[in-house]
Amino acid sequence: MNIYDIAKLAGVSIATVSRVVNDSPKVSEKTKAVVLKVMEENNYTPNVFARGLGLGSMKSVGIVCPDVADAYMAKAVSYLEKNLRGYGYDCILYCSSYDEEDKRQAVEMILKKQIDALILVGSIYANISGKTPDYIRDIASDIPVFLINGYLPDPRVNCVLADDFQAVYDITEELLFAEKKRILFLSNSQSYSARRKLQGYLDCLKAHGIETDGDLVLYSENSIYATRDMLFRRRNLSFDSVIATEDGLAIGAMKYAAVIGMRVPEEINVIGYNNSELAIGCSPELSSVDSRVEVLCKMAIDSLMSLLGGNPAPQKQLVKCHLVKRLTTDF
Amino acid sequence: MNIYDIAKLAGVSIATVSRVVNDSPKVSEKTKAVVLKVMEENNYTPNVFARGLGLGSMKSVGIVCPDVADAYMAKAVSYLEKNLRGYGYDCILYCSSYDEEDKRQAVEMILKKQIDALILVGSIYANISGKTPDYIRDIASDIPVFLINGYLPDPRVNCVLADDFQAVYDITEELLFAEKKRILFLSNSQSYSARRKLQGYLDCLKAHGIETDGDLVLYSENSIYATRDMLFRRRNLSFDSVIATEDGLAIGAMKYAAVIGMRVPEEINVIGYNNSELAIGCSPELSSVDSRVEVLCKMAIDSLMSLLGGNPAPQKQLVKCHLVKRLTTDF
DNA sequence: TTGAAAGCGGTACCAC
DNA sequence: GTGGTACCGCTTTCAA
Repeated sequence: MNIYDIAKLAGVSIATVSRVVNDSPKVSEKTKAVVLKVMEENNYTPNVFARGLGLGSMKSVGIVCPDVADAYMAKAVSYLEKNLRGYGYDCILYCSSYDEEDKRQAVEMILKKQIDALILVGSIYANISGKTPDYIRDIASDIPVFLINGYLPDPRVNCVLADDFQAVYDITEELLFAEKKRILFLSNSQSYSARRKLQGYLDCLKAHGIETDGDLVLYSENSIYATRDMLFRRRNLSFDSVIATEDGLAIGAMKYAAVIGMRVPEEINVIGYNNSELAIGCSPELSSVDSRVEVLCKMAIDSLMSLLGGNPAPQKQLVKCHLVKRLTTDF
Repeated sequence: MNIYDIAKLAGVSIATVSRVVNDSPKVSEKTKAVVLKVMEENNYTPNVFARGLGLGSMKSVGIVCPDVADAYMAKAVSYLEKNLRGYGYDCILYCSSYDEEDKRQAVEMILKKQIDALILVGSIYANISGKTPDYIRDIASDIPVFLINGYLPDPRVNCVLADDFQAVYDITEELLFAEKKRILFLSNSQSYSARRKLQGYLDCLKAHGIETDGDLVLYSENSIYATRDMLFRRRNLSFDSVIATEDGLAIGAMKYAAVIGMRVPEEINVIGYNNSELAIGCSPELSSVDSRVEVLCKMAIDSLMSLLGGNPAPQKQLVKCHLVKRLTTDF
């Protein structure tokens, strides 16, 4: 059942049917009603490909993230999908993995799908160089590109990010006020976000005239056991508090504390990041920074819709984080 | 830059260009090389819409799940996406929510996108009636439909599911052997999977001649705090072990135990489901059933590719679960 | 307000 | 092997 069939049955031309489908104002109410009725009766759905061909768009946006199995990204994708659909946009999902070359490929692949916009989830797309990767720059000159929780200098890539620097700065300061002398900083990546967090830690120590001990900045993959074991391998390292860039890392640290018989929070304070379900599943429950993904995603969608509507939108937006305190920072 | 431009530059017809693009065998190596070179130089990409129009397919599969923010579904979607892409298929994602009407709408919407196949993630699509919903039946007569971890009787809907019945039956039996007298069954839904789990529990008790106490079958949303609080509201209920259909519920039970001062596993044993990160984040670490999502997804993809290749595939496939024992069942 | 017809960018059948 | 051409189903301009 195509537009010709409907036109024939309704006794009008395909142009008129098209107008009705697209809700054009210049169709008389009468003919509109007739066409609508015929469409209804025959359960007609316009062919999306033909539509795409004519319009040059299928109303879809590409979402690329390293891995949806990660809770943070899953939350972001969930929110984005739900709301984009509300605006009539489909979501094509690509999980790119964390590998540099795979990331480039994913973006290049998805670009070929004639998406109306691209949303990159995760600051991993802002690599260590601080420069905008060429593959992102290329696509940004064609369609709106958004980066969720990352910063890329190119003005055409719209960035929405959490103020991770300030969040960690504040936490560090709070620990210092609580007389903590050796704060361990646990991170799992070199992403933009992770680097900002580290900077917050370093700057705060500096501001308080405290010399940074390089041993207190450690990396591990975001896995509870891996983190615990990594710490155990360095068990001669002493620390009285932990700031982790992911809840998984923080809990790994708590497991380690349990292994060596240190009590949390009495002897070691721990702070995680993302305020995931993990943070309330453990005991004692973990204080964790709420990085407010939904807010970031909402801002991105608002800006995107503004852009697609032909209006300007803020290019770089910063959102304040919020530390949710629980028992691991009970001091 | 379209196929006409390439044809002109290469000095051939569009038919030949099309053949090269589609890797047809009947093109001489020489002309093929010329065309390929021109395409390369101009960075030519065939228009997906035109291609879709001609072929009636854009090589995409629809993935519908209630909510990707859920760890189980996120894992499934992640696996499906990665592997479908390996076969050259795009994924269009729809999060339908758990609402019956929303589910129907999501499926109807996605059908219009001319997807080549539909994958439903989560046994929530197999509703309590046990019958195949009409909207699923309709689409199943057009394209391959897969249900991950659910059972629908219609032979055209391909089901891949975990043997949740047996898993819970076995666990229940094990608890009985450990002299547990009052096993609490905690569930969060009426999905097919949840019903099979309950059946495993009930049948096992029956097989051992134990009368079921209706009070010991409880429902709660899959949230740690909600579950804890629900149990606290019924704190006069006594039980010595818990089987939960989700890790979140299980941990809620552990939190409750902590509140009322019961020790796990000494006084209460707890078993969760899905073997998520939550299970190792808590302490003591939670024994949990590995429902083997990846295996289910792999089987679905294998069958799907078989079907799309014109070959038959098994319609209903059952996968054995595996209980991962940790400290909460240390008896 | 309506219709005719020219694209949109491919695929694939049919000749040669 | 290669080229010509009739679709695929819709949008949109131009006339009427």
